[in-house]
Amino acid sequence: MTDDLDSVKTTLPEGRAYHHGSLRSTLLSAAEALIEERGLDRFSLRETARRAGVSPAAPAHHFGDARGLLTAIATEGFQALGDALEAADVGEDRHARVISQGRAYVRFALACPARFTLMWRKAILDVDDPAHAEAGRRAFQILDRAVRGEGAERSGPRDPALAPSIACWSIVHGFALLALDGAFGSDEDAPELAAESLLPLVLGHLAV
Amino acid sequence: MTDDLDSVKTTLPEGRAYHHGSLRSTLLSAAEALIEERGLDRFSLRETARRAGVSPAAPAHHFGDARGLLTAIATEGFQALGDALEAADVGEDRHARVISQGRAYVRFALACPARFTLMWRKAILDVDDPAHAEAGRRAFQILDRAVRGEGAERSGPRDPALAPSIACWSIVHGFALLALDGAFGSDEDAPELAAESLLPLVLGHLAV
DNA sequence: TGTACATCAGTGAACGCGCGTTCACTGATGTAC
DNA sequence: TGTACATCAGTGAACGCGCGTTCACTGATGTAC
Repeated sequence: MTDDLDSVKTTLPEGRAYHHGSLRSTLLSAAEALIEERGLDRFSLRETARRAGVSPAAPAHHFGDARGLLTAIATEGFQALGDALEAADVGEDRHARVISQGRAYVRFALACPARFTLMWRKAILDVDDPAHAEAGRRAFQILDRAVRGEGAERSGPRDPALAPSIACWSIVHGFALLALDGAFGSDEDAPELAAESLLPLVLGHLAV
Repeated sequence: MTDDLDSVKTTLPEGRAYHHGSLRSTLLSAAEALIEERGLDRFSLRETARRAGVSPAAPAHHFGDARGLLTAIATEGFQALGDALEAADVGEDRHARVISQGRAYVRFALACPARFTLMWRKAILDVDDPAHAEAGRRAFQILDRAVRGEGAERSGPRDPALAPSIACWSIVHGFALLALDGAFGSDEDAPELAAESLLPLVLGHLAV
């Protein structure tokens, strides 16, 4: 976390500390870098440990198993998404705020595609993890508040009153994934170009 | 394909034909069943061969490698999606036809979740396969024709004129994936319930 | 109609690989007294 | 302030696993003559 921890490390012959000091966050960073680089399907716990300069058994102390590490990344991802939506919650009226959040959503997805994809790959995550569930709930709520107003109550996951918020979430979610999947061109920067040129027009077809 | 082929098979001691006769389609079915059952992340070529009652080397004769088999499934998926959209292209006016296709899109995704997910998992597919690309193109075109009319020209993947069609595709694509990812409840039938109760309302927020 | 032969579609054993996790261990930390 | 000791956070070797693919092979097919 902080650099003060470094001063606590005991230096070994090879210049490495036995107790790492911030291995948890180092592993998270290494794993994120790994999946962005190789793709989610070629993630491996051993390679993550290798990149963190640590033995293959070390991650177990912090995350239990591979699923635990990936769930931690996804949770941080939802928290970051919530922060991004909150930061984008600006504009003169409700409509402007919603559009602004929608653009932030797509920008978030395109910035770290593998992390964004991971956040939705429930099969390899521990979906019962409470922190993970809460982070996802919060992110949706931020958009929902912009769409339906502060006072809106939420009764359940299929409450019909949520329809406008779900429409908004769906359209940006779908657009982001289509862009990442090469639907708007398969060049390196096609997703960004699509987000720039197409997304504003697409959001214009959203009636909220 | 047809049962006539069975009469051609030569029966071996164990009652099996040496030349299978329709191994290609048998492998495709076995693989689809496998991914629906186990999830895409636990697909394996060996297990597919095992289920088809054939040696692990046999699939190579039809698909080259694992990627080839998965690409074939995805291609068939896009063809089936195109057919489903075409069949749903009914209604009194343009708007009704678009809504009808949108519901068909979501229904298609929920019917075979793993296959639908595979269709978009470009990292494990051969995206340069021409049949695959063409099947995807055709499916989009069917929706695009309903949205923009028969005469609409398409110049490129980021043509601004495509915006209304992309808005429509995005919203149903996003909705389907959110439903499958448990955003509307994690019970077995939550996706279907959401598609029934929420999707019509959500589509009401689409201005096309 | 028969036959030689190239081609096709399978077999099954074997290869090497990287993986996640377990295990007994040890060095470092921090707390109770 | 010192010391004993429980706990924590690492090591690195080893485990067994299932995988995709390759290989030399063989049985079946179908075609040219």
